[in-house]
Amino acid sequence: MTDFQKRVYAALRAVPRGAVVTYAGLARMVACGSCRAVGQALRMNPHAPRVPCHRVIASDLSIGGYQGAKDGARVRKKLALLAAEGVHFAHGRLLDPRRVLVVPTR
DNA sequence: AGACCCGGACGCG
DNA sequence: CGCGTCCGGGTCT
Repeated sequence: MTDFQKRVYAALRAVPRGAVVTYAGLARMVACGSCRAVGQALRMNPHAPRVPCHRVIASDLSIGGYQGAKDGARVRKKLALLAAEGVHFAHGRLLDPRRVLVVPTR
């Protein structure tokens, strides 16, 4: 468990149910210049439900990846979890951009 | 040191 | 709008 991951998970815990954040947003929260690094940190997903890594989507409102996959059953599961929270997707895109937690640029 | 990784910005068609 | 391309930071080998 690296310090970087701790920061990412901590930031992610601040995301309320029914809302989502972008990788870029999380990257800003943890003061990381690379959103990709964030995704890589989430990839392992240590403590499953506590840290809702499924509330993290891409900046273009696409679903992004899940457990190392950009599509397939994993991603469908992610969509299902989000749907259960009231966050719905269509055509691989988030329907309500308002549900995205906006992170102010530092 | 090199390769890999759940993205992002930018340019082009 | 949908590619294709380069870029970046962090971690693993």
